[in-house]
Amino acid sequence: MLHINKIRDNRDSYIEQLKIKNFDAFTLIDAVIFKDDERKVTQQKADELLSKANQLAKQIGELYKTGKVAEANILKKESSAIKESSKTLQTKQGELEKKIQDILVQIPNIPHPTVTEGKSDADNVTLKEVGAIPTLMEGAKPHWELTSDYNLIDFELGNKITGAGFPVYVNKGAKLQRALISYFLDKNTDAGYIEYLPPHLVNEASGFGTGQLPDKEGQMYHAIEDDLYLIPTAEVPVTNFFRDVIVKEFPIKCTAYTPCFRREAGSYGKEVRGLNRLHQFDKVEIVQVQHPEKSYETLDVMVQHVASILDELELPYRILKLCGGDLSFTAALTFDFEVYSAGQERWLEVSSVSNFESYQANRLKLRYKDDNGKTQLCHTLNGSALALPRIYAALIENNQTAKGIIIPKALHPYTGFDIIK
RNA sequence: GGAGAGAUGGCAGAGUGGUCGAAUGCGGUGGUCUUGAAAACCAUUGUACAGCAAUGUACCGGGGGUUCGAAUCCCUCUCUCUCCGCCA
Repeated sequence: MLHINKIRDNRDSYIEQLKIKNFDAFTLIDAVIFKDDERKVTQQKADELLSKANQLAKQIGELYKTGKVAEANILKKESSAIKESSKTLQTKQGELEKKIQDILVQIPNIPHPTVTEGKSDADNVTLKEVGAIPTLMEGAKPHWELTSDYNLIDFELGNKITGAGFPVYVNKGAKLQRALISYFLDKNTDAGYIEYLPPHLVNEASGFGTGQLPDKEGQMYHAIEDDLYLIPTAEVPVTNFFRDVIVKEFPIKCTAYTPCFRREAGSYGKEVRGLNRLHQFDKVEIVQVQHPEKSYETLDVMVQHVASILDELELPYRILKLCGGDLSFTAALTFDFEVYSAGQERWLEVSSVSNFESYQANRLKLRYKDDNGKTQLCHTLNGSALALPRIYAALIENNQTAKGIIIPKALHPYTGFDIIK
């Protein structure tokens, strides 16, 4: 959520910059400024009346103390009248505030100046490509066949007990999954991130804090009985740790492994086959809270960090800078990582590293005190380091050999085996 | 699930109708003292909105009500704690 004062100060440039996101903000921005003007006037009037009422109440108290009941009664009447009109104004003010809020949540974050125009993911800019595309042996298979051949993942069993998109990992397939989680967490904690293991269900306030609610309500599983939401990413619980917090020291660095639950309503077909898109998947997330002046520097460091993990896993990958059209509602700048999946001969997104600037912080009321002692909004950033299923898919596809699936060296200490036969 | 207690500033904790944005202690910040530090002493120390400012308004878990006036009384919701039950 953008801050109303910033919208006021930057009206024209915001409208211009949001065009990069293919978003026509003209109507909303003018509406919100108009409503805010109205709000200010209303508040001024209401405050004035309330001030008068407070004074009268004090006088009445004095009069009672000195036994001047008759005079007090006259003032009482006056006070009642004031109270009535102030109440009307306060109601109006409340309605205006709600309306302003309603509009504000509809305006996306302002893209960073370096974000280029574009309609869809086709227009993203490839910044760099690392590692050679592997040439596989004759008869190489996509992962959904490999997982079956080597008995690593039982999709059918998942179907039986839950439904499509809920795989069951088996034997070495399960061990590999666990190894990846541990490996990622260790890489992150080695880089100074504090490890957390948060709840996998959150309340409504948390869903709102990171922007899933009210806009993306349909994406989350909702446990209606208890009014709790299954998290679609660790970003939700972890970022909400800092809701209503005034931070003392930067940066705050967190990492967390969680399963992620996504309804993905309306997805089907080849694109979502096997591990490509799931309703439940595992992900290790990194989150940082940073001083506004340092957040872009931090974004680069986070990108480097994710790249270093992929280097170590010996997976060919590319880094994309998202164009305006593909940038998420809340992000100002995002870099995507895609690994090459040789069995499917396509690139798969495995990480998305973003700077949200103060967009989330404004909703969260996540602030710090500047040198003048004034409270200011922090910047928040997050990224996957990393999302498991597609890494898993690329790993087994790219490393399939006639002898079996070769496990990269970096994982040996975690798996305890170096090949799956 | 049953019974009871509670929710106050960064923390602890007082406050049952007016002079309470809120005692006191701890913590934080600034200063005095000191070669330096500690101790001691003094001062200061919540957030948001409106305003150039002075200042005003709102907030004592959330919402509503009574009253001229509510942290304080009433209703309601949420959460926490204790005991019992159940249980990994």
